[in-house]
Order: sequence, then structure tokens, then C-alpha cells
Amino acid sequence: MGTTQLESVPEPKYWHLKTVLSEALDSEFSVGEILPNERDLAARFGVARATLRQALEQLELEGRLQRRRGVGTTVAPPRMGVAVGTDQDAWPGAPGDAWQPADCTLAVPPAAVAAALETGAEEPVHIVRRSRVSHGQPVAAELLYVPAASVPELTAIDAPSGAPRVRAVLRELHRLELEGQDRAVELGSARADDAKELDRLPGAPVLVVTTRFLAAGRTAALSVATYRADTCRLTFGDTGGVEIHHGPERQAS
Amino acid sequence: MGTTQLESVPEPKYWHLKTVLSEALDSEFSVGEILPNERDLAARFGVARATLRQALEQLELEGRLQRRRGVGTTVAPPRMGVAVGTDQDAWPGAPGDAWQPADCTLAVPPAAVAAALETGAEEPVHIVRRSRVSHGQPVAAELLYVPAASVPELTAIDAPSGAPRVRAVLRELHRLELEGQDRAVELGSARADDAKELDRLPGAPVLVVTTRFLAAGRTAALSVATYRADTCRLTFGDTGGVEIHHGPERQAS
DNA sequence: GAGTGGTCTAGACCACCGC
DNA sequence: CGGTGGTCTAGACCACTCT
Repeated sequence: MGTTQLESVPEPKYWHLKTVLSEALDSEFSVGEILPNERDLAARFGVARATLRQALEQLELEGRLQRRRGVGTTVAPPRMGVAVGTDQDAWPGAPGDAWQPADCTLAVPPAAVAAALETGAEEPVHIVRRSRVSHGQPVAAELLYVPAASVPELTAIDAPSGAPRVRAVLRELHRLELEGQDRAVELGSARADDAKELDRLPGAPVLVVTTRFLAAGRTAALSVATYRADTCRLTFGDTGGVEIHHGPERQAS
Repeated sequence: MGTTQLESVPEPKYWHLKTVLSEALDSEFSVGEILPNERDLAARFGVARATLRQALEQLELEGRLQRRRGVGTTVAPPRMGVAVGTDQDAWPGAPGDAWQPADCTLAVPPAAVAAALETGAEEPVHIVRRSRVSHGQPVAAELLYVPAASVPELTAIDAPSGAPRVRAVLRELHRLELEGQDRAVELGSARADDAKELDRLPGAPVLVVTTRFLAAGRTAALSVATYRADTCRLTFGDTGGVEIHHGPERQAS
């Protein structure tokens, strides 16, 4: 990665810098390799550290880099494909899904969620927390809102707490027959609790997948799942999802 | 989910600022209203402009604000739902889809695209440009790669150029019977040309939807569509997509 | 303790928009 | 032209991780 001239600016410095770095990543670095630190890089390119950081932020957003405080900046592997809306991620509680139960509480949901569930604004619902791991890394955190009406057999004292209680709720929920589902994907930023679970800093970019499960003519449950946008490529549909990446990426020894 | 709590660890200023601003947007501003300029806002909150901007950037990423150089910062309307993978966005060229033809060239695609298409690395393909408009705003720009093998009847001199040529390619393509499709969604940043088409600055966050169309046992076409991440919520599935937003948003007169 | 990325400051100039 | 957001600088200190 030789020192390069950035001259006579038709385009912003950080943009040009990003291009130069991107090409250097393809040709001179291996996956997992550690880059020089930000102060050195900035000096090498003759820019202020803030400008260099702007370029690094973009590359991290695109999944090319991974930065960790106290450690350094490393070359990220290609994004992993994560299946959404297939066997691994269908009617919650189905056997063989990719989600791990965390805990479950009974509380009043945010107003917008209550509206989507068609429950009363002050009516408490079961709030299930689950997490999803893929290739040994946490990729998503989920809040699953289940109205009491969807699990009528469940009494408050039925299950203790934590994972067993999650399983009890899902077991009851799964007695309903799934009739259909709506799904939406949008960009968001990680709340503090999700960030912690995803091993990222608060505000990190996430893909928010909102799914409404329909059964018995009603909204039986609502899932709000936040996926790490830097490491995940969400795949839909029949067979597995397309993989498009940039250039020759090598593996670190 | 109220988090008004004493902190054992200090919260970054920009994060706190974002929360304050977010609440102010819900309670004191209407959609379309113009915020005070960045210098005034920074002074009002007693922070440097760069810090204030960090908070605004997050809010823009979440679709709460819209900023335009030379104009100002305005309160954004709720994200619009954009259907993906339904009648409006299925087999390209199907009647009644939501895409408008732009132009078409014959060129060698990027190596990664050639690999997905299973064509030779140096083999030129038809590259169709289309754009998608919703609610009067441009929401997506697409590059559709069509191998020559998928449109065998098309000769080079068949159609002149521009939109008519796009239609000719799609008409030929549509003679194949669609057998299935793979789809993937990931976060990206807008390239210079896409940014221009989407009326954003280069590097703006986008949702990249990659779709592989399967017909005759092959990959008949590959679509790479970049959607504005700030204004769009991609909806999938049966009926229309869930709408979850933050709080009481009012309409500007 | 040394070294990393994360936050923050107080300035400056530039590119764009509307009047 | 004046006002807006966008870029850039050269510092400083903090939070974290590793050794």
C-alpha cells in the first residue's frame, strides 16, 4: 500500500481514500489481517485522522473492515448469508429453527407494536427474547411479541423464567396453525441492549426485519429481529441467495 | 422500554443528543418542518458542530431526518413501504411492474457478476439500467445483467438505443419461463452514478437487493437493485408488510 | 502501561441552493 | 449574495484490550 498522491479534488478526499484503500484490500491484504493503526495510516496518506476515519467507516459499513476498540482494524471476511423466512426462521417455535431462547417477560409493548398486534394500548403481552448465532458469531437479536390471546393455555405460574419459559410460550404458540406472514426489512441503528448482544457499539448499523405472523385470522405474533448489517447478507427465497463480492480475497494463514 | 437511568458508565454526548432530538421530533415538530441550522443547534446544546452532526447523521440513517446541502434539515415522513418480489417486481419485463427503462448497453460485467451468471469472464452481456419511482420519488436504481444466451433472438442492430432497446431486451427475456429466484439483501453505499439517480450524495446508505432469476435450468438474468435506505422499507411476502414507527408524527400544513 | 479505536473540540474553507 | 450542509484540520482526552 504505497503512499499515494491525492491531488486536485474533483471528489472528496475521504472518497478517493476509500477507493485507494478498497483496492489495497483486494490486492495486498488477506482476510483477518491487521491494518496499520489509524494515526499511522492518516500520516501515510497525508490527511487528518478524522478524514481517514471517514473512509474507514464507509468500508466498515460495506462489510470490508472490522474495527474493535483496543484491538485494531482487520480485514473482514465476505458477509455470511443468513436465511430469512425458511425452515430455519419460520413459525417461531418450529423444531429446527436457528434461534436460541434467552428470556421472556410479560409487559406492555411500545404503542406502535400494540397497534400492529391489534391489542389494547395498555394490554401486556409476552415479550420473548431470542438470539441467533451463525458460524459461531452472534448475528441477530429478536424481540418476539406474543399477545396473551395467542397462548390462552399459558398461565402466569406455568413456567419459571428464562429459557424454559420461552419454550413454554413457543410451545403454546405453535398450537396455532400459521396462515401467512408479512415481512419488512429496513435500516436501523442498534439500541444499547441489542448492541451488547451483537457485540457491537450502540448505534451500529443493523438490518431490522419485522415479521407479522398471521393465524386464526389475527396477528398471532410480531417479531422484530435486528441483524448485524456489517457481517450479514439476508437471503430469501427458494434456494440460497446470490453471492456477489468485490475482488480477489485471500485467506490469512 | 423507558431508559431514564443513572449511568455507571458515561453515555457519549452524541448518543444522548440523539435521544433528546428524537424525542423533540416526536413532540415538537411536524413532518416536513425545517430544523434550526447546525451551527445554531450545536450552540443551543453546548456542543461542537461535529458532535451535533454525529447525532443528526444517526437520525438521518434511521429515516427520521432529511438533510440537503444548501437547503437545510427537515423532518422526514415515515418510510414508504416498497414491495419486493411481488407482481410489481417479479420477472423483469412482466407487464405492470414498477420499473422504468433507462438504457441498455452490451459490455463485459464485473468478474463477480460473470461468476454468478456462469458466463465467461470476458463475455459481454446486456446491461439494462432501470429506475423505480414510488410516491413521486426515486427509490431505486437497478442494473440488470442479461447474458446473450437468454435473449438469443436479439440481434445487435435490433433496437436503436435507450428505453426502446431496454424494452426489446425485456420482451425477449420474457419469452423464457421463470422457474425460481434467489434473493439477497445487504447494506451498501451508493456508487457515484446510483447516488445521482437517487438524488443523494455518493456514499449514502443503500439497501442492495440482488436477485438471480432462474429459467431453463440456468441463471437467466441477475438484478442488482440499490434502494435508498433512508426513505425505504422493503416489504416481502403475502399481503403488504408491517409498519412500525416511533411515535406521534404529525403532518405539516 | 502501552497501544488501539471512540469521542470531542474550535476552528476553517468549500459546494450548493434560493433569493 | 447570504445561508445551508459537506469536508477537513490538528490537536486533546477517554474507554478499552492486551501483555
